[in-house]
Amino acid sequence: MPDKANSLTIGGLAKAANVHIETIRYYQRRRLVPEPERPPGGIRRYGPADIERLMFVKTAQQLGFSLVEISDLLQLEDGAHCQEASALAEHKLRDVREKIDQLGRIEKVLGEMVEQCHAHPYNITCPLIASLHEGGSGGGRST
Amino acid sequence: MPDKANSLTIGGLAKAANVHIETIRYYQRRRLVPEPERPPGGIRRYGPADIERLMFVKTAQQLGFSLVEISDLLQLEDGAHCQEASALAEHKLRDVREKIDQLGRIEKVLGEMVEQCHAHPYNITCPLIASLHEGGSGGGRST
DNA sequence: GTTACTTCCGTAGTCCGCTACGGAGTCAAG
DNA sequence: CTTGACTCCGTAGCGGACTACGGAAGTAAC
Ligand SMILES: [Zn+2]
Ligand SMILES: [Zn+2]
Ligand SMILES: [Zn+2]
Ligand SMILES: [Zn+2]
Repeated sequence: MPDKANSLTIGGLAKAANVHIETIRYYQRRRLVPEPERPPGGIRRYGPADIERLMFVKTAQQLGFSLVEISDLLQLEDGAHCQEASALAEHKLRDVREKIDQLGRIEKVLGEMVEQCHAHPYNITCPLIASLHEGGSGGGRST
Repeated sequence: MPDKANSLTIGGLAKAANVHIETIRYYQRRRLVPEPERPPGGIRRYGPADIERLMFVKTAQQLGFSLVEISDLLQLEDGAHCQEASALAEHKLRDVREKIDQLGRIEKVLGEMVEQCHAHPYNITCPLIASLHEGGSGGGRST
């Protein structure tokens, strides 16, 4: 137990893990990271394990996990709950793929609209606005 | 002026445009849709133009525009402000493409993690959890 | 020992797009 | 005329992830 290594104040921890102090407190309140004992009338100290934990949270977050899902993941932290962890990750993977599909469709429509707008002759009504009026998320009127 | 065509109550409008009544009121408050005069001590009536306007909002929203951006678009509604409209749409297109890229990276990492998890032998620590601890959004430990 | 920075702690506010609630007024059918 | 559905209006809440504020107490540097 490297206890003497726990030398960081919350400010130092924040810098080390590259998060705001308030974010750490917020995570503590949500029990995503542990809140160390406070020596009577003193201040809390943090160490490498705390940095690592914060980075775990941040990494998972960048992968699209919500804080609730991350606290689920943290329950499985011992590495023994392979099934549950991979189920979570696979579910997330499906979600991400769905989002990509949806955004791809949006990209297509938006791209077509912009293209039409650049192509149309002056003086007539802009087809970009017109497609919005037509609705149905359809930029082109095929079918 | 098809004034007699303005025969819908807000409930009818909601059904016709497939939105909730409260959503219409919310849009009225935000000035995204007009709020017709109320005959003294009576009820407001709506017509086709109102349906169309609501659908404009919904279509734009499906394309990823925020309500603020939509009210910008509505300022340009006459179709004469082609430049501004296409600038908005192009900006949105860039945003969408960025999101797609980001999600693509996430998909890759998440996919690798799941794959490793399925491949690892029993009894050892799950590499999925391990990669989260490593951070850096890197699933594989190539360098 | 004085000064200035931090920490601690709770509460409250932010943004976004609704959604819910409650009470009074209005309208249409029977 | 009564009944029941609908409208009007304001205000408040939600969910998610913070961010801000403010005052007291602790701590480090000089
Ligand atoms: Zn899901
Ligand atoms: Zn145009
Ligand atoms: Zn942007
Ligand atoms: Zn595993």
